[in-house]
Amino acid sequence: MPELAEVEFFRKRWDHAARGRRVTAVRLHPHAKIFRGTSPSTLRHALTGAVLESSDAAAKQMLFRFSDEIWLGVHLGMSGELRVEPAGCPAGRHDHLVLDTAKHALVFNDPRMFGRVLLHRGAEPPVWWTKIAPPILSAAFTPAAVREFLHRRGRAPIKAVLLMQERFPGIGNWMADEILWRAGIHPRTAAGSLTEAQSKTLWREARHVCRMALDTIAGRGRSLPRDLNVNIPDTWLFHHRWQPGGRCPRTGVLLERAEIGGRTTCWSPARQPAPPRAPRPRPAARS
DNA sequence: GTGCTTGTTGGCCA
DNA sequence: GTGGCCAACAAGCA
Repeated sequence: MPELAEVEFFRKRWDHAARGRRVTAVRLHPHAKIFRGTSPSTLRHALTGAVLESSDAAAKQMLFRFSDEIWLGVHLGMSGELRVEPAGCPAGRHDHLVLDTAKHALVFNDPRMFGRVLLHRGAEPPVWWTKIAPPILSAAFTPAAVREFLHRRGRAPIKAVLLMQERFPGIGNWMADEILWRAGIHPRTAAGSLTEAQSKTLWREARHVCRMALDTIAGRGRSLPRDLNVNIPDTWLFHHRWQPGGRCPRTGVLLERAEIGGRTTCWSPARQPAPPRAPRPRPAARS
């Protein structure tokens, strides 16, 4: 589930509950694979007694900064989520990491275990964090940068290109479909075949969807919606894309679905005309 | 039982 | 070396 805005939502959840508070105990699932390279004992030793000082989200990653130059990176993978429970709440089956504070338990839950937790020590944030591409809502995300990237990834379907984190950090499957739907671009269109105007539209809609999603899903400023997706309007593709028989909220036309770029993709044929078929390769000239 | 799933990575091939 | 595609990772749900 977690894309840009959901990640920010989860970050705020932990941050609001525990910023300035000390971790009194660390509970780890004995068989969790989300810790990857970090040994559970190292994690427990580092975090016990540490105070959460600040946190940040970028793309689909989160970084929680603790006292004593300890950093906890979190990626939620496909099915991860962060919860806040009352202190001492027993861990559930897929609760892989629980950080107890005096008031709350911060829980990392992930049934499919594609998520990961990374520990870092140092005065500076880890390299993997600083290497994340500049945010889509930053000044560095320019129409020219998008244009250049589409050209470089010219033969790939635009849907697959939007999922590439090196240029579109934080965009996942539903946001990519939402952007293309708003831009009126068919997801199978070869990235390199987009016109200058389409490329500019894509840039604009990518920023628009990011801003809208962040405001709606994660809340503005310090505010935090009571749950994910409760505020998403019915006018977005989001609510219609998964149902068989779902209809385009703008045209009422039946939505189509297919696997494009290896992912289930939904589009509105009325708004997103299919690209012309690629020309057949010419037969070799006879000698 | 089958067929799906909102992410990432590494290997293979052109 | 670069780019594109695909399987694998794992568990739950319909």
